Amino acid sequence: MKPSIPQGTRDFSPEVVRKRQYIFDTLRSIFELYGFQPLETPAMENLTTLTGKYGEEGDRLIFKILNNGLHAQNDDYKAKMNDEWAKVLSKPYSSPVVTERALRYDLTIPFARYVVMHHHELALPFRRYQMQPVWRADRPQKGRYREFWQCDADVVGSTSLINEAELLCIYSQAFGKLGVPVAIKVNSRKLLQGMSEICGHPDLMTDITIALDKLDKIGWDGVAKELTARGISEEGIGRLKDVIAISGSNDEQLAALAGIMSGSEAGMAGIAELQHTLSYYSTLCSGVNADVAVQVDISLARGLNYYTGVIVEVVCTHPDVKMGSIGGGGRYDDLTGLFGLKGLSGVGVSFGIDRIYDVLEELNLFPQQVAQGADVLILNFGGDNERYALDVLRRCRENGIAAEIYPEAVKFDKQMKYANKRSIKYVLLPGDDERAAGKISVKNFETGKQELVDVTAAISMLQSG
RNA sequence: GAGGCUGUAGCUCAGUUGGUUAGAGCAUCAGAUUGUGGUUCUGAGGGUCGAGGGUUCGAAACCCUUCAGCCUCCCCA
Repeated sequence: MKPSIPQGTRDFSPEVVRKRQYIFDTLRSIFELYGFQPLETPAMENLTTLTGKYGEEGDRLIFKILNNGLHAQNDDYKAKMNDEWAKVLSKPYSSPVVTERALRYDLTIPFARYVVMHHHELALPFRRYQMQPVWRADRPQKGRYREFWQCDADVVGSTSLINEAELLCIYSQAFGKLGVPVAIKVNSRKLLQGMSEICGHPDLMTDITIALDKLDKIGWDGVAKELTARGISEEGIGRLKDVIAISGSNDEQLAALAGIMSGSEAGMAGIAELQHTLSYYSTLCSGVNADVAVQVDISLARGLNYYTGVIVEVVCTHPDVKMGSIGGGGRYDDLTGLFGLKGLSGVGVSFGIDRIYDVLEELNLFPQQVAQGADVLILNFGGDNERYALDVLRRCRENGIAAEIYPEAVKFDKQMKYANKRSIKYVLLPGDDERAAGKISVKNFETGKQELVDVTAAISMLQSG
């Protein structure tokens, strides 16, 4: 049998795991710095927790888990099962008899579920970060997997725009630390609502935003075509075009928008919340990473319909990198209302770490030492020398030196080749002569130089690098 | 959900209008080299040509079916 792994999943080899760990560690340190607390939730949730939260397309993409105990049942049960399968294949795409559980689809809904279940013991506002894999039965493509990791930071139980500003600050600091040149684009869902009002279709905000979101990809002509297809009037499209044409600094854009939006309550509220957010941000973030640009972008839409306030998206601005967004988020009023706890507002951001990895790789931004493992290999000469080698090995580890021994006393060049392949920095040779003298030969594998020294001296040498 | 491309050694791929026993590089193992790695050189092992059916004197190649993977659109991270 030929070994394989499921479509859209990946093995992570040692070097890759180390590099990914570097990203996780960087993000974690920043989340902690901003007072966020770690949270983990199960890989599987009850199916009813997830269905209906991501739209009809989303329901289709949820990985369902077959109930246990499907075998060893009587004939009546089997007949019933046959009927229930039909439900799985048609619209709700599920039946509790066949599937009651499903794999986590994102981190936000499980977080909302957690908050509702634990709100009596939580100190609100609750700030949490979460870095775990999620699963989608999507069709894999480049940079798109069926199992991928999300890193989210959310605040629930506060409507202050300070939270928005802090999350923007986390973005700029995180990408600053990773060395990725980015633009942070912000918009407000309320502003989008205002736009749909002034073009005469307040009920078609979703259609307008979906079309508008493609501005980068298909240009204004393409967007106009799609708007027409979605039932927007000629006049409405004309007004939208005027809005889109607004340019300049954030202040200039918002001022110009205020002129156009004066008739829309929602629009004016959106402008105000962006102004306040940016103002908090400039205070919080000045000096931290001031050169990361936060830009108001009126065409920014973002798919998920549960966003209600400020929305944000991060893109890499390096000219050589062609990559979609590497992070995004926004405010969602009443997310926990879905689970019966009304009136809790949340705001959060997400890091697309698989894509961030690709960007770091492409721009060669991983620090050199990240991918390396053990520094020292002790060769095995067998017999009494093996004991001597183990003794040296123990002393290395006691002194904090990452070391390993070649466990077989095989031919010399084989052990050397192993060291070479593993990119080991130092090889220790505990042979007859060394043991007799109570010393050890230390070979630097980068320079090829070798010297015979006392074990103690060798250890302090290795400790200093 | 719609469309396109590709399946040949562990990996990356050649393989001519259909024609003897299907090749190369890398990797592996052995040797040159029993205390010195990266570079060489020599040799060896390794294949149901994705699967099933069809056309043909003859199929890795052509046709059909099917499975798998990759990519684009949709949507998303």
